[in-house]
Amino acid sequence: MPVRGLDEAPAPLGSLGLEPEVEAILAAQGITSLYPPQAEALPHILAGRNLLLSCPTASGKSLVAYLALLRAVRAGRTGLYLVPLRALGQEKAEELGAFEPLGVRIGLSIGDFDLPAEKLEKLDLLVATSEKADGLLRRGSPWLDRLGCVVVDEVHLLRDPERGPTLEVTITRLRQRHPELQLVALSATVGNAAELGEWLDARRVESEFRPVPLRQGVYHGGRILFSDLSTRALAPPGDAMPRLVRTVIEEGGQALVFVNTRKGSEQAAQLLTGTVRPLLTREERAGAAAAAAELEGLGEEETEGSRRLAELLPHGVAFHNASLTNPERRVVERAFRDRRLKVLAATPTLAAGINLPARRVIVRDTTRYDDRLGMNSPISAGEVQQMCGRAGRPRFDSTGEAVLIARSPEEEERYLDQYLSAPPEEVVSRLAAEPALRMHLLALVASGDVTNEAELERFFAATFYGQTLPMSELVAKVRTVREYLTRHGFLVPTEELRATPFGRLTSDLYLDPVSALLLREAIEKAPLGVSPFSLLAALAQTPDLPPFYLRRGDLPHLLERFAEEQQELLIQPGASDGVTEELELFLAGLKTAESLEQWTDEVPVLELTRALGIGAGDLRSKVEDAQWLLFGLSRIAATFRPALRRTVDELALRVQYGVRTELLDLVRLRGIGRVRGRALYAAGYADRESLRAAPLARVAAALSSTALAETVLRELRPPRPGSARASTGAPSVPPVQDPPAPTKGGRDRRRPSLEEYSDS
DNA sequence: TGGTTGATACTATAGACAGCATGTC
DNA sequence: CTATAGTATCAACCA
Repeated sequence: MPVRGLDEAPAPLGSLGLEPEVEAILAAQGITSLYPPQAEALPHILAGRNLLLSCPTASGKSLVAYLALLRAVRAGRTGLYLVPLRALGQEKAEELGAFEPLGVRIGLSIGDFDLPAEKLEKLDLLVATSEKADGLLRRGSPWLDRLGCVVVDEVHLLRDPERGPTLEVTITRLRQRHPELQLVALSATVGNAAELGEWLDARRVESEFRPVPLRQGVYHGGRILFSDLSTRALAPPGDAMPRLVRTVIEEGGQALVFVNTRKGSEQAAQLLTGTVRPLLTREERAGAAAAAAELEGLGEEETEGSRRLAELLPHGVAFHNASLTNPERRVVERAFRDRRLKVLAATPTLAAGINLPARRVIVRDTTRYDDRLGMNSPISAGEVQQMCGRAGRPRFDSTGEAVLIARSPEEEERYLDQYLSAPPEEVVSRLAAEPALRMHLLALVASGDVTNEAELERFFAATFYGQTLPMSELVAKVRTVREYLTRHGFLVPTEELRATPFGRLTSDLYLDPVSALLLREAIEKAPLGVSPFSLLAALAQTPDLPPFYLRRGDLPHLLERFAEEQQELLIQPGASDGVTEELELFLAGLKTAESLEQWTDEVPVLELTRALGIGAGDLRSKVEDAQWLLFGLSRIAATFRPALRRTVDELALRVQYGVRTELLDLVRLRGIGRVRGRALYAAGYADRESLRAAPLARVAAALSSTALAETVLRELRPPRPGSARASTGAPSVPPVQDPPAPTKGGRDRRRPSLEEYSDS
């Protein structure tokens, strides 16, 4: 049963004009009535009108969106759900899965989990990141032809300087392509909803409603001062954090602690073990220990994060940040959701990401290091609100508490004013950023949607930027960018706007033109026997592969390597005296290339990450980036340097699996990654062919697992010809993915129970 | 001489999208 | 511009 606000009456479901089948599915999730904002939004949805729904997080916005999408499907159209984060996409796709009994076919299109075109064609609903949707538009995907409804989740992210422009362009393009489209935009509370609603030509529903009421306050000197000026004393003993944590656990709740560094998240977790452990019941202790055991069952190569988590989890405490691997994060998230964990100390990963609320949110830090400034600076009120918004767990908490920790009376007052009473932020367009314009101008032209100056103007006039800001700055930037694209061979130098083949390729590959240019230069220049390192170093000079952070201590070694390899480098740094900022950036690229080189040399993850001072999650994401760029490089090589294409493809595979060349054959086996592949190789099995006749016992010995050996051999020796694949998943053998291919992090595709749906 | 203590300097700092082709209990 | 915690370095000091 959804918990509702105390003073607002829910609207019973029966009278709202929903189809009985839909109502039945909702009822099965325990949804028998709608929250006030949902009820207010529904008539607009059912009338096919555009809608901007701005409410706090977790106030049931998604449900409204789902109903809009269903309506489109019922009318024989398709629906698109745009999300800003992959993890969010998975969450939404799983939730939408509840409607599959209605015959609705749902798919997910995100970077590391995509569908082949034939399957896409059959889908009624697609959940996609805005970049993926942009990609569909660029390629003129026929799936879009029947589009009837688009949901834009977290539309306030239009103000994100990096990815906001993509969202803005995607929305504008979708609307131009489908004038009859129903647009449903979901947003946090924003200062200028009216302006945004006007651009979207949408009715507005704004509300502060929360299913679980939220109290926000500042902790100082043993008590919380709430924004309504009431106070609450917390029983001693203990410093701020332990006390806030202890008291909420004693009342049966959980705590989410937000900190500003990764290290801080680990330390906070460590610090709180002493507070939490004594408060656990025997069952809880067992559950927490089981979570620790899950980490081992992940089948991942050993990581630092896994070790530290394993130490913390039995105490009912964990940390969560981007240095963790995706499967590791999932274990932590699940344990917290199951309430086996009492406290989670997290960096902002969790604030913007998936829905993981707790009764009490503790905001420990209100500043964060800013690289450009070289020091800490205060985080925005919006960001603090976002963290606070995670307080209050439906079904388990009657109210949520968000508490900032102040270190002085002055700070207490400042937090109250600056953060808790701050007006919501305004959404502004960031479209005039040159890197964004480079990509999108090229895409507009390459897709043929814009063929001349007039159409270009019409397009930009239709954007949020065009609707809200003076066009002069944008026009000037567009001119600069157009010149750049023409000068470097992306656009044909004529009056009409037309892309060259290279321009189209760049757009299709979703590359930043600057990257495409560097890659082209590198591959054209490369000798036949070009080394993997040289190719990786070229990738790492590209804006699409941001380098690892450069530490002082890295400098001597990198300068040495630079001197060694200078002749071989395909992209050279600009000439300069001494170690300038520019050279440092270049060296950071070398460091990144070197880490990828070691990955492909089978250096153990644990060793590699320690040497670089990074997390396994960072390595994974860098590997993913590199893999994607190598695919692009391969396509560019196909045009400009066919002789090197195979070299690039081989490197791409090596990067994908993290192996030397000789393991490339073995690693194609299901369940065999870099570690097991090497073990088989060392046992004398150099390829799949040599394994085929191998005795089970020896393979089992090499893999230290009979079950796994059976699976592997079964794949090689299909019992019935032609059904090799079908037979690999015999019920007696659990699927073991180790180590998983880097991009596929072994995500959890289990169908969630209905109970889990009703959580959001 | 060897070891401890303490002042001082140094170091590092959140997050995460994209191509393509495919698959389980 | 509005930082801070952890660690490495080194000199002063003590037994």
